[in-house]
This record gives sequence, structure tokens and C-alpha cells, in this order.
Amino acid sequence: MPPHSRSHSARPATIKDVARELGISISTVSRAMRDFPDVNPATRQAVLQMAEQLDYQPNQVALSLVTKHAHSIGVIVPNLDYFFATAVRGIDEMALEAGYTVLTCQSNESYGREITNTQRLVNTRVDGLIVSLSSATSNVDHFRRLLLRGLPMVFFDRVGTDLEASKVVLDNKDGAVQAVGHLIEQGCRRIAFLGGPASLFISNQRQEGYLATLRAHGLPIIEELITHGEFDREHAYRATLQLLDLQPRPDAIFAMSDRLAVGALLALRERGVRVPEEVALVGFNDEPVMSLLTPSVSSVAQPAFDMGKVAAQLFIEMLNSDQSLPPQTVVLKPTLVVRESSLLRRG
Amino acid sequence: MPPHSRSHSARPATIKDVARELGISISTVSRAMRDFPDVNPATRQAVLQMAEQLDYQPNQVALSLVTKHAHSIGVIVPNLDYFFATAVRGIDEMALEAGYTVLTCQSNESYGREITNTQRLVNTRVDGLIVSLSSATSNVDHFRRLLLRGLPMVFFDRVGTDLEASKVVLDNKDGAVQAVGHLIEQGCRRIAFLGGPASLFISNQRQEGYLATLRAHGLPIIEELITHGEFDREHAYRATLQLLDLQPRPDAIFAMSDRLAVGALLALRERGVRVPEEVALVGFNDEPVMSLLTPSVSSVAQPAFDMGKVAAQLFIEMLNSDQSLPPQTVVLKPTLVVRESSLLRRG
DNA sequence: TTGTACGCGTTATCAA
DNA sequence: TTGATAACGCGTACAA
Repeated sequence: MPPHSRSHSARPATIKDVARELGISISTVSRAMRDFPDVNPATRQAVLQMAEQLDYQPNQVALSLVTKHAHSIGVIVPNLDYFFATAVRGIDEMALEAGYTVLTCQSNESYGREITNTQRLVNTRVDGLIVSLSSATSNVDHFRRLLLRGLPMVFFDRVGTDLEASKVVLDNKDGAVQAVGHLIEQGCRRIAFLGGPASLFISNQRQEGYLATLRAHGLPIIEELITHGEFDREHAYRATLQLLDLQPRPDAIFAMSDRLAVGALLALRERGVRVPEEVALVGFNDEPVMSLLTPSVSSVAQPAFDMGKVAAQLFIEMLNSDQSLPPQTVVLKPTLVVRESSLLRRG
Repeated sequence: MPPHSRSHSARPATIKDVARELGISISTVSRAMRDFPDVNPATRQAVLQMAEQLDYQPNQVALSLVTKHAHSIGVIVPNLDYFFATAVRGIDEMALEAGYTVLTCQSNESYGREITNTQRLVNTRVDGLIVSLSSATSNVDHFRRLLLRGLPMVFFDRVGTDLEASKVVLDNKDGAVQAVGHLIEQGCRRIAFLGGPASLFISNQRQEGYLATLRAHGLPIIEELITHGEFDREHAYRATLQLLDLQPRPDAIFAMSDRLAVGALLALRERGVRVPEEVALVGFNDEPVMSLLTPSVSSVAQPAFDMGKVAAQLFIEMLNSDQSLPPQTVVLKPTLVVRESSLLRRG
């Protein structure tokens, strides 16, 4: 049994308990706990020891009520797939170093839940928000209001175009340029684009890159090779089957995400189309699964971890400087990872 | 421009602002906001309208300082891979319904970070914790202390054996029994076990199931077919290569996780071993990738989403009942999903 | 039906 | 070097 076995097994000890037990004032305890210079070494000793004994730890709730500073970052992501889980890890890493706790919420790709999450986090007085928009979010007024109120916010990956805030984004267009450029180098001429929802900014940016590259190489833009739809494998599967019915059919598919690329691959397999010989394939995200597929699938790799890290970095800079900094936008470069699904010349 | 454009763009409105603006007391505002019966309808009307106008929302920090109730659940998971991301979604779902906010932290499989996360969450006065242990955690004193103090806690999946708390676990042994039983049915006789760290409880439970099934079928237990090691693909890859060097070599591999199964598959591919004809393979978790591999890999499916949901349910029940309920343990059943990698008799 | 006053646990200011 | 006290934003007896 411990020396002074704790009589209050329910209620955590407060600063008052420590003060009472020692017969001194709470202000002295407060100062001792925070290593203030003007406190008697003997007193500090005693306080620290008693705090240890009572297992006293400052109540952060009371603390943030006073300081209006919670030392926590609210993170809202659409889901926790590989990309976002990795990005959150990046945020986590950076935040931990700076002494912040990360509170992660999923909007589940729902506009309503994004709003709920936002309100909840703000009401618990997080110091600010790091956000990636849900795919259902087109109206960003709920964020704009907070921005006007002066709440520190950083957006990443899926960012709002007309939001005056700091952002960390991928050079999506460049990623598409790399992918399509590579396919053209491999000899492909009829390259299809498997897009996501037309409302999704990143989907459009990637499409832009696709179009620009075709133009740059003097290739025609064929409308029927450009598809849009839901952001899931099922849609990609059906769209690919349709593409394969065209005459002449495409000799390559560039999917704006790996999820779509997988759907495409399943369709290609089912039709017995040889990849890459008959149809080459490139995805976007470089999820771990891509290297395990047969054939392994080329993909544009995003620096997910770094995106999270940079977002947190920007965020912490905002907090540490008292003048409100002007919004910054950091653009990160993707890297094409070439695998079997798009290697034609030298296999 | 809005009617009464807000003059205090920085400071969020408080209950005082509403009261002052209306020339009434804060208690009246407080009551009106919370739909108390004994408040003049006209007054309530005015309060609600003014609250709207000032964009007033109760400060949860102050609120939980008073009520000692944060309406939030702290969740600590070792990582955010497919299984845990899904479980967290289950927790999220349940918690949202009950009006709780979920604050998720990753321990990153580190004992130290698990402790840090725990302290941070507790100090921000979450109402309790839902936890899955890091693989590096063998000492659970930090949780036991909180339990003694009366903090509501639910553990799931990776639970501590000697912890007096509610738990949600998978019937790991049964999962292994299903997997190994299936392999035996398919005609396999020399079945290897690819285990994780020997310290990991779930790894041992699965091994138990493996051993029990061999015994039940009168098959010999061959020590050299049982391996242990790190919880990663690389280890599984190397271990599999060693297994393949044995004389006679195994005709099946049961991996205690999909991550290990993938490592095994890579080794099998590299050696040109035909799956399942020469060596059959079954994993554990049923991650989406398993169905995409070539050959597709059989796996024991865990109800990850349900595990999260049930954990949250148990947690909320604890909070809602004032007497401290005795710890419950809910055991969920896994389901074997058979795919190409283990289908021998009828392909 | 409404208002006053106290307390939640802490920091900060000022006085001793 | 230490202590008393106001304040943070809110809920809640108790009084009016």
C-alpha cells in the first residue's frame, strides 16, 4: 500500500489539495509547479514532492479557460484512408514536438458532419483547425466565418479555392503532366482520363494537366475518352468497360486516383485485356497496394506525410507569431513511380 | 453587410454579451438557451434571436469546468491502418449519435507516446478513454491508475490481460481454428504458423487456435513450422524463405495478420512456388487488398466497424449509469473468407 | 418569472 | 518570498 494512500479515489487532486496539505497558499503552489524563479527552493521541493504524492496534474480545462489557449489542434479529414491517415501522422509528429495535442475528426465525406465536427471542435476551444474538405462540401461559409473571427486555420489537399487561408497543396497538374507525359513516351496515343466528381477541385486540376500534356505533344483531345463520376471503384469499373467498347479503343488509362485505377484494372482483367501491352495504366496516390497488384501499377506519389507536417508547421507558425501573418500557400511536388502497368518499351 | 455587423471580430461572444445587449441577467439567458420551462416565451424569443445575431455558442471549456463532463471520448490506437481506421469509424458513428465528440490519438506503437497521449487526454478532461494497446506496451500501470481513480475506460482488440475493465475482443482462437480447419479440409498436412511478437496477446491466442486445431485433427505439432518475430512484412518475407528451405517444406502457411501474409506471398512468388497448389495461404484481418492480390488471398475477417461500435456502446452505457457497472467483456466472432490462395479441391 | 451570488481550477495582479 | 483576490464563462441554489 502506498504511503499516504489516496482517500479520494474518485476526484483527481487539485492545486488546492496540494496547498492545504502543505499549509501554504495556492499561488505559491502554482508558482512552484511552474518553476518560477522567486520561490524558496525548500518550498518548491516540498510542493513537487506533495504533487507527486497526490498524483496532482494541472487541470487543462481550467487552464485553458484562463489562458484561452488549449494547446490542441483540431483536425478534420474526409476519411482515414491511406493518404489521410499518413497525413494525420505527419501532423501528429510535428504537433507532438511543439507540445500540441491533435484531435482528429472524420467528416465521412459529409457536409453536415463537417459542420458538426467544426462546431464541436471550435466550442471545445481548440487553438485552431487543420482541414481537408469533404467531397460533398461546396459551400465553405462555415469556415469563412471562423476565419473572419480570427481563428487560425490551415487547409490541405482538398482546399477551398475562394478561402483566404494558408494552404498546403499538391501540384496536381504537374502530377498529371508527369503521368501523361510518361504514357506518351511509352508510345501511347489514345489516353483516356478517369476523373472524379466534376465538382472536385483536385480532379479538375489533374484533368488540366492531362489536357495540357496532350496539347503540348500535339495529340488530339478526344471527348469520349474523358469521363467523370463518383469517387469509387465501382464507377471506375463501369466507366472502363465503356471505354473498352469504343472503336478504336484507348491504349492507356490515366486514373485520377488509385481507387479508380483499381476499378479500371478489374475491368481490364475481366475483359482479358493485357496490361500494359494493350492498355497501359497509371494511377494517382501511390497507395501501398499498387505495388502488390498484378501487374504492379504505376502511380503518382503524393508526399502525404510531408503535407501533414508542413500543414502543422504553418499552423504552429501562425500561433507563435502574434501579428496575424498573411496566408501562405505551399505547393508540394509529386513523383511518378513507374511500375509494370505502364512499361512498354523496355519491359 | 450583416444587420448588426459584429464589432468584436476576434473574441467570440459570451453569455454576458447576450445578457448585456438585452439588459437582462445571465442566468435568464442561460435558462432560455437551455429551454427551461419557467422562462417567459417573449424573453426566450429575444434571447434566442440575440444569440443568433451575436453568433453566441456556449463555451464548452467553461461548461465542462463546471459540470466536469466534457461530452468527449478520448481514443488511443496504435496506428491508423485499415483495421483501426475502420474501428474508429465505428466508434465515431456511435458517439455522434449519443452526442459525443471523439478525439483520436495514435500511439504509433510506442509505449512512451501511449503514456503521453493518455495524460494529455485525461488532463483535457475527456469523459473517458477507449484504448487499443501499442505493441510495445507490456506494463499497463498508467491505465490501471486511471481505472482505480474511476475513469471510464473500454479496451478493444489489443487488450491488457490483467486489467479490470470492459473489453471488446475478437475470438482470435476461433478465427485461427476456422483458418487452420479449412486448410486441413483442403488436404494440407504441414501447416506453418507465421506469428507476431511473442509478447502480443492476440498473436498467442491465434497460435493457440492453430495448435488446438492440429491436435484435434491428430496432426503432429512441428516446432520448426512455428515462427515469431516483428509485426512487419519484411520479417514475414524472410521467415517464409526459411520455411521454404525446410525438408520437407510446409504445404500451407497460416499468417496471423494480412501484413505478414503479404510478406509470405512475396516470398512465395519470388521462389516461384505455386499458390495454392504447392503452398496454400491464409491471412488474418481481411484487408481490402487481399481480394486484389494474385492469387486472391483467403483471410479471417474481423468485424472492425462493429468492434468500434460496441466499444463505444459499452462506454456510453458506463457513462449513463451512475453506479459503476462491473466490467463486461464482449467477444465478437470472426468469419473466414475463402479465396483462391487456399482453394485446392474445387478450384 | 427573474436576478444575485457562489463555485468549478487555474493564472495574474497587487499587496504584504 | 508569499498570500489574497479578481478573472476566465458558465450553471445553479437561493432569494426576490
